[in-house]
Amino acid sequence: MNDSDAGAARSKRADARRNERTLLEAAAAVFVTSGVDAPVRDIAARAGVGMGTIYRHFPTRADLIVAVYRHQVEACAEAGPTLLASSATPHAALTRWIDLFVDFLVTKHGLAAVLRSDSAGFDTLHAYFLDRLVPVCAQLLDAAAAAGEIRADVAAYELMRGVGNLCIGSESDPDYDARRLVGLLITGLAL
Amino acid sequence: MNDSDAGAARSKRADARRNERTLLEAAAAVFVTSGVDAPVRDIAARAGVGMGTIYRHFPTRADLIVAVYRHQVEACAEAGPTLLASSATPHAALTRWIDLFVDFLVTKHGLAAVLRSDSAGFDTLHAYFLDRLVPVCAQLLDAAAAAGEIRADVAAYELMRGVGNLCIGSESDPDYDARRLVGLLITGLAL
DNA sequence: TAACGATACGGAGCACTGTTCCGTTTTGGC
DNA sequence: GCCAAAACGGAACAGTGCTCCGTATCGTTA
Repeated sequence: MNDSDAGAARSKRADARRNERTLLEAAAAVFVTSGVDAPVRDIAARAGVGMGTIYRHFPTRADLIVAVYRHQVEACAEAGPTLLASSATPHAALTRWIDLFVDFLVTKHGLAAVLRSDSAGFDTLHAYFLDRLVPVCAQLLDAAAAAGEIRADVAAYELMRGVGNLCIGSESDPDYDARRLVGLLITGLAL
Repeated sequence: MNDSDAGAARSKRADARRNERTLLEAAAAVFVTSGVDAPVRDIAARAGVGMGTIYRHFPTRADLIVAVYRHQVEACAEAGPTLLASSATPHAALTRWIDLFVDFLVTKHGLAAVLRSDSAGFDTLHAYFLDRLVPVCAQLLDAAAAAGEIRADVAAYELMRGVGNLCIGSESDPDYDARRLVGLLITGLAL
């Protein structure tokens, strides 16, 4: 789908493929220590490449973030149907799935903060996360609504945005527990 | 409390007082059109003053934001006890007060986004809003808890942060309604 | 294997923003 | 009117995103 996808790059030159891997690893490392807002120069330096190279492979920061976390987002998306099948009730599945999502967000320094749609230049990130996860969330939501466990008037998109927003800053403030508030939100969903 | 408080400036020179007023008005105008993240230069230009002047009066952007919105924050804080006295139940008062707070946030382009504690340099803003509003929220929360209407294990600070976070980006996305989600959160608070 | 076009690289440089610093101007008391 | 203190203005510096183009590398073809 995106030519920065490392796997599909048979047509690229060997050095290009190598650099892409290096860049991905460097970015992942820098994101852990400095958050996803780390200066592009830092990532380039860590990978031992120039500025041009990083921008050629990942035109926007969002592309880089997407590439780094793609695996985890996929795993989260795939967990949806699995949970639905293995949980006692759709509501339980929804709760667990949201937990998964929240865990993912709060362990990625600053990631939740760039998920919001308004921050300029992050359309790609917003689009990818939401395109991938909203349908999964909708499936869980529909199942729970069909089972009469929750109200049916909240859209998956809105819920995901809300959960994402609640996760902002929760990694840097010991007095703010995003998990608890998200739990409250889900409780509020119940009929 | 803060020497950038326009009212208390009998000791300042006349031009300084005049510039402070001008700056406040310019900032308020620019905040409306460009949000609270507007370039400092824009505000200075709008006010017809130099960069030095704006920084002398308001050492950080947070000081300026606080000064601009102080009146509204005070009004919101004072509405707490009033609502508690005039509402049928503490829970109703809490709901209405939160509505007030949400209205305030979503109509100020980008304000909610800088309320989070992590964004560097906004400690003053974070501190002011929270110092002023958390006690009010706590009073409402305590009253509702004492009346047995809500659970008692959620701190006012946490709730305010959560509500603030939920308001992020709601002014720029027609598919995201912060009010509805905040409503859900408050619903989740009920026993 | 040598040459050559396509591909990719590196990093200087530009644009934009926050912030500081200091020479100049204005103010207000004498 | 004079002068010291107060305040002003904006140039200059620093950090960051992003572009551009001369150079280096790759891989294919003869």
